[in-house]
Amino acid sequence: MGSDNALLPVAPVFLKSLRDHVYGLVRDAILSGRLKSGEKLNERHLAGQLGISTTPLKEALRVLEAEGLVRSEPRRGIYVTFNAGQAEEMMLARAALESMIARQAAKRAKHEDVALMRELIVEMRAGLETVDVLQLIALNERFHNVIHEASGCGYLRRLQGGQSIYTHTARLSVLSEERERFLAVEEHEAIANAIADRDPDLAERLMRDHVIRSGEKHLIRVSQA
Amino acid sequence: MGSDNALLPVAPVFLKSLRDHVYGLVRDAILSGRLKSGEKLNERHLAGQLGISTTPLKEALRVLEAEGLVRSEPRRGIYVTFNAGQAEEMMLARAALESMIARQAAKRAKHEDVALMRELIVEMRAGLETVDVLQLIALNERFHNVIHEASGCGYLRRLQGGQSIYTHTARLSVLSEERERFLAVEEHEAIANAIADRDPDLAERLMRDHVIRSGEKHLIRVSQA
DNA sequence: CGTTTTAAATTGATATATCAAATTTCAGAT
DNA sequence: ATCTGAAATTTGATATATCAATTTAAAACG
Repeated sequence: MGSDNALLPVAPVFLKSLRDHVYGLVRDAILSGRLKSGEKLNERHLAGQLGISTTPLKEALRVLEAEGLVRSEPRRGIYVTFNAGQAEEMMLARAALESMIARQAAKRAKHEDVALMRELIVEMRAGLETVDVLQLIALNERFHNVIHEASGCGYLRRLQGGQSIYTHTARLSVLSEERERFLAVEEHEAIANAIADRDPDLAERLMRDHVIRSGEKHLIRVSQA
Repeated sequence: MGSDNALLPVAPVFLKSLRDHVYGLVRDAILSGRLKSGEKLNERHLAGQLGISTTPLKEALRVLEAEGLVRSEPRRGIYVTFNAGQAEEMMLARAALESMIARQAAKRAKHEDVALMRELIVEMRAGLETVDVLQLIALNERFHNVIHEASGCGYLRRLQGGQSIYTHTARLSVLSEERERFLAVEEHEAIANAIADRDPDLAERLMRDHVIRSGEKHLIRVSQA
């Protein structure tokens, strides 16, 4: 017989439940503005429109309520709550959490983590010339992920992940600017150095400023659309 | 599966909706350790134990999952996810968010806000002598609330509120220490001054350090219990 | 007409029933 | 005994039904 770990279980990602799917649909509709702030969400109507029962929809709406994208008035209804102000606050939340993660990473990062970060920065710098924005997006994500892993903060990472409001197209749009690409790499390098130098205060501050600066740029793009 | 006496049936008199009530019960049971990390939560069993149907329970569990206190494996079950490490991360999340709120407050605070903060500090300082810990707790809360209001950050405030893991008894325990009361007032005053001086960087740093320092003290108490 | 009352319709909240994936049980084969 | 695999059981996921608060419509009254 083969070894026990020859085959790993199928990732549960492929078996997405109805409620998770619906959650994604509604969240997307809110963030993209197709469901506008203040709009009332009728459970029966929505469920019928989606071709499902109210049970998984209600669960999805609870999660959205916990995330602060809808507000539930008991026995009255559920209303969309999202506007430019909240988008900015979500960006600030991301900055706060991501910078706290960077702070922890600066305390706990191993040599391998630092090495990996530097590798990615070299790749980014090389990628500055090319116009393969998709690859830059992937590199950006990998860079942040290395810091997340190094921090060992699973909960903070999860919480931070919930503050993402930017679509793929928004990322594409922002990183297609030459200057933005340059700035991002510079900032990433400074953050990597701070972590390598075991300087939590600096890493935190640099990460906060990085997220806020690039976040504001994103918000401008989003509000224009 | 959860131990049979971890949760008692809901009282027949409920003010909020069943799901909100149940959410609070289960959350409390997890944070207080009556439901231990890794334990599986059987929906039918739990609902029966609480004397309710599975519908409101499922909604409550979704919210707890969104908050990261339980983890749901599709088609398999729901498991409690909470330990000392996560408690510390929640405290760090609170520090990150509360300090970001303080930063915004330092940018936006009105004269009245500053005046109110200073009033509260005077009251706190006077209260240092007395042993009315309950009043100090109330003053503490009011102080933080003034900053929240001044910041104008409703979303951040909400998110921050979800990171609270301390029970009333934990607060009581910590603030009954003379030295802790003194430190808290000193730190609050420094924060108020930073906000009054329109110094976002300082306000942010002082608030972060304040939350982390007093949080660590809380965590020690909690882990001892 | 405008205001108040009351009845009907709507709808969120909850309960129950059904479905299907996952686990467990256990007979039969090796 | 150990392994295999099919049947029974459990249980999360979903659908449907019921209940009760709220809103809307309509009727009654001034």
